[in-house]
Amino acid sequence: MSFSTKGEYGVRLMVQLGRRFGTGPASLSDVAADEELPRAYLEQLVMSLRDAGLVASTRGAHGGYELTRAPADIRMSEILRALEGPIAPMMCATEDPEHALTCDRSSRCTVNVLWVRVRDAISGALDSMTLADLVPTPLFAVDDLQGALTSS
Amino acid sequence: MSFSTKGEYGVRLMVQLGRRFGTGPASLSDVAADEELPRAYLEQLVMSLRDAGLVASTRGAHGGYELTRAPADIRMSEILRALEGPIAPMMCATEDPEHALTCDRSSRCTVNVLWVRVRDAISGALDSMTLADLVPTPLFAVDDLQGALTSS
DNA sequence: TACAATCCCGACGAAATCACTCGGGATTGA
DNA sequence: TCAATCCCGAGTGATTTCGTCGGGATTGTA
Repeated sequence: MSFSTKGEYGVRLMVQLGRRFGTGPASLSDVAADEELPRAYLEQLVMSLRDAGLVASTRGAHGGYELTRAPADIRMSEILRALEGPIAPMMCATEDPEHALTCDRSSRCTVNVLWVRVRDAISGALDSMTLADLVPTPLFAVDDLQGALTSS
Repeated sequence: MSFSTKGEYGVRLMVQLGRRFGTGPASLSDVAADEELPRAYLEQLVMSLRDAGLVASTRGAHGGYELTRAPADIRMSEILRALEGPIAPMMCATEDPEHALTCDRSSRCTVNVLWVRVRDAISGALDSMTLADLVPTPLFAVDDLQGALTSS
């Protein structure tokens, strides 16, 4: 019962893009170096994130990837669904209505409710957090501090 | 992000034992037949359940397995932990303090909190259900109905 | 125009894991 | 004695994971 490295690496990639949000595209090489992850593998993962519309790419020299939305507007559930597919602790309890594989035992199956509850618990937890919750606040973000003080 | 068949089959096995609770040991062959699962594979799973103290075995002819506690006293979290090991959506967020692998990045790792939240969501969902919630109530359980009526 | 940096993409492969099977031993009731 | 059962370790084919590799397309810069 665990997420794969796709989920882990992909989230870390997104956190890096979150830190760089607003500063133009960041190259995969930079991100990979910062996170000490294999660049070639990140390439695969970032495709899914791009296809899901979470990041935008710029080709050519000085190109790279950047978030399409502010970190606070990106739920962790979106990220993990893009990376790992629909949340489903069991095939018979997938979020994806299309692939809702109705097992032949469904009529007398009493176990389904368990997996559905687990699924909802997971997606609830992921829905309740945004990328901003994971992006470390820079130590000397005076503007941010000011904003936080005046708003509180 | 999914449980393996160990979890699925093991839970179904436990539900079967739940139905038979109080009627003496049930053989694995019977359970396997009822659930249409490979008996030899169930043998492996039931070992974990036995080692966790959730079922007791009786050897020899007319032997088999039975629950050591009433279904209502067995949390689904116990069952799944016995079958699948400690709940940990990521190695760095395992319940098991022993294997709490402190990754070398832990100091600057901001992602850990996400996995911990997911883990707690899962174990909360599993804690909130007991085996009794999954054992189908027999159609003509007059005694149970009576009990339900008088208690409400 | 060359060139380097970057994204894009498909194919390949080693290693791990999964989902079992197999064979046989030990224990017990009839 | 015999059949039914639990006990247990070893083996195995298929699948998935976790990458690597090679090369193409696109773009800024000298």
